[in-house]
Amino acid sequence: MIGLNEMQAKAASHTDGPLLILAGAGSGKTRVLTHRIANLIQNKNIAPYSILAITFTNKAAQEMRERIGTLIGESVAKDMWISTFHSMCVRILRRYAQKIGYSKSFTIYDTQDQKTLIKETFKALNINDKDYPNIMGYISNNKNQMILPKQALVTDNHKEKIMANIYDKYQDKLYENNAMDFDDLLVNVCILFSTNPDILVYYQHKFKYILVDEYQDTNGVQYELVKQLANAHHNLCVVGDDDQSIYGWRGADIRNILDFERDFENTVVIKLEQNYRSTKNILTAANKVVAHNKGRKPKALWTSNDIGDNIKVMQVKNEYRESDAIVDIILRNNYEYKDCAILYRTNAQSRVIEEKMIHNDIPYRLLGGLRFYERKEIKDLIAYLRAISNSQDNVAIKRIINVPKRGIGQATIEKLDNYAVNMNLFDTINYCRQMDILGGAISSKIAKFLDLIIALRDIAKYNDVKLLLEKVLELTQYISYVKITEPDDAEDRIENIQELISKAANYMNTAPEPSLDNFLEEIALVADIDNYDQQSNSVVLMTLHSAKGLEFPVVFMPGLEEGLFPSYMSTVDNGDNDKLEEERRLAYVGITRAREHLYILYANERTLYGQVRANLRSRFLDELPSEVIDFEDATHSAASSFNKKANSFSSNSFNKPSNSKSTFSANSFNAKSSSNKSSFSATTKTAGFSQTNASSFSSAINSNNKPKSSNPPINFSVGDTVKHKLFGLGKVTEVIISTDDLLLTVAFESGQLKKLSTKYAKLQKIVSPSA
DNA sequence: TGCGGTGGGTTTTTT
DNA sequence: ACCCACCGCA
Repeated sequence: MIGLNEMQAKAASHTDGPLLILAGAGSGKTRVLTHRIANLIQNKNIAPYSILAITFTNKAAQEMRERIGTLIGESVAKDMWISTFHSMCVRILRRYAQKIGYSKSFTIYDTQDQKTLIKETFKALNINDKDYPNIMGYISNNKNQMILPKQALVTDNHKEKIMANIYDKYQDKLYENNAMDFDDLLVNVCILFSTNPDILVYYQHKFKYILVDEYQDTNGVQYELVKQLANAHHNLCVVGDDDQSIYGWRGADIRNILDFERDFENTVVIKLEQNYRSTKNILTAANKVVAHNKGRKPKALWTSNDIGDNIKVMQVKNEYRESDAIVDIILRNNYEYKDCAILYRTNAQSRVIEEKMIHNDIPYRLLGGLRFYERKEIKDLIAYLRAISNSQDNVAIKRIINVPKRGIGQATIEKLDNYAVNMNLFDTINYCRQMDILGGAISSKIAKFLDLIIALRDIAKYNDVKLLLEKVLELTQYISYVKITEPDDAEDRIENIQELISKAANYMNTAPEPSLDNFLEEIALVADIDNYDQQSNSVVLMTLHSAKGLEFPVVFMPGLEEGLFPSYMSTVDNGDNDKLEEERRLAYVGITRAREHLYILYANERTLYGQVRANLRSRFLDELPSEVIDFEDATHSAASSFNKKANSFSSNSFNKPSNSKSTFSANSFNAKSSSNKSSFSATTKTAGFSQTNASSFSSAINSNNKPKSSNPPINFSVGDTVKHKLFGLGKVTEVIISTDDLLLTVAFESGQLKKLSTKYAKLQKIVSPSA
């Protein structure tokens, strides 16, 4: 096969029987998978609809479909099932939900909804929730291992028995609400298959060839599903890398890949060990680190790429200097923003980095943290849609029954709840109104709410999702509610609402069969990473977990400190080293994301959980081979001065850091975009101002690197017309000269007034009045 | 019912 | 340091 190496070609041309592809990082597995599918369709005459490919994210699914599309034609590729486990299960369940007692408009509950429902469960059982802090994990673990409530109840352990009771009751409540949590989607398909063997047989015969990507991250239910589906044809191809198994905490079972050969007879094993991604130095470092793990299949990843630069390890004073250093490196080396990724262990680390990005006018995108669909205003509106779509969704109804305020308080809701023994809340409300059970005043308020929902349901019958949303806003006066209750955040929240509407519009234009249920489903199953647009020219910030499957020319890994990375959680229990080894794999994943340049940083002290702590450097650093490392002690570099100055601009309404309490506007994700084409992709944000003191430039580093090309000194004067690639055209209204920089105030045509440093902001002079 | 203040608990990763 | 639940008051 063209463009494939021997092993890749072997894997791609394999057809029948179980196949295990052990694909090292950057070994071109997606290429292999796509070629394999193309081969099945073109040369083996396999119908596209009999192929099932399971990926880890929707984004990966989409990409695979596109790549296969370019190989064999889009119209052919579209008939294949390429999706995540969760999407696949929803697709099956929408068709057969009735068989397991659900209606096909069932709702998918996210983590927040789960929490709400579990809280209710505690209340119903009269148990103090504080005594069972880890109940969510308990329930999820059970589901991941296919342990149903009735089975969990069989235990002598008192505490476990109570937890099983909560699990049981919680499950009942989900059922009453016609709702499923994430794990249920998988479990319920298993239940469907075991109670309806004919349906299983149907899918077994439908899917003649099954492929599973990222197999090392599958959990017990997923294993079970795959095994059952593949049981008729045994044409199961799994791809994975035990060294990249990083979801053990979520129930992923590394044994699934380690024991594959044992579980599936006559397995052919193919190893892809040539890395096409990284330089020799980067690969050497990655190999050395992961070699410290005991529980792994031996392998030797190699590359014929150049040796490349050494890996730079930098010691800095604290997290602020760390961010300075990153910014400095990006600017000095003139790296393209889109080539750079900053990968960290915890989301909390993003904030300081974001601040520096903003201060230095570097466009960035942030993945993770508070997701778009988890924001209050978005959840509220979605709750309306859910209440319209699924009348049994009590969690949704309770969320909005008094939002905006309708004078229906906690007391009333409890009263209703008490009536609702065998009835859902909606029917109870209806009943109470008819029977005039509640007091007159309350009764009329409840009646109004009921009429609202009924009216909206009627609208939903004849209109699309976008219009429905607009009607919800109109009839609830939600916008003015936001303005009144949260004047400070109203602007951001309204922007988010508009974004939601444009997403709905986009959905209506692109979905093959648009419907309210389907829209809600898409919303429930999107991950941040799914919206990550690699084309936009901005630095990307994300966790190491989110970075799985991606690659970047330049990678920064800040926070390589004991307690942070590896997380202290992984070092506490000494029973086994499983958790620590998973952290090490995470380090391996991080290192292998880099193509050409890798920068690893650690700070002497860092504010963590509210306290300044001095952490030791991460043990993983000591596992790096010294011959490929350039170490730099930047501990004593001068503090930069722009922190304080920058703060004086912080009332600027544009771009506050994401974790700030007052706003989420800079949680760069989706907040600003409103065009329908790009509305499903992340939005680039830039800073509202730049640093005011150029001397901070060299603050964090005593680097030997000379900037490849610094911006040529252009003279700007008041009255000049300038162009900025993000803000557009503007007029210079003020010029401040510092030692080696010009600081301009520019009034842009968009109305924005910005302070920009000519050194960093790429400003183009268009017209000079004196010329 | 709605508010503001306080005190206690939590702080890894996410489909 | 931040979040959230709870309490007391208007």
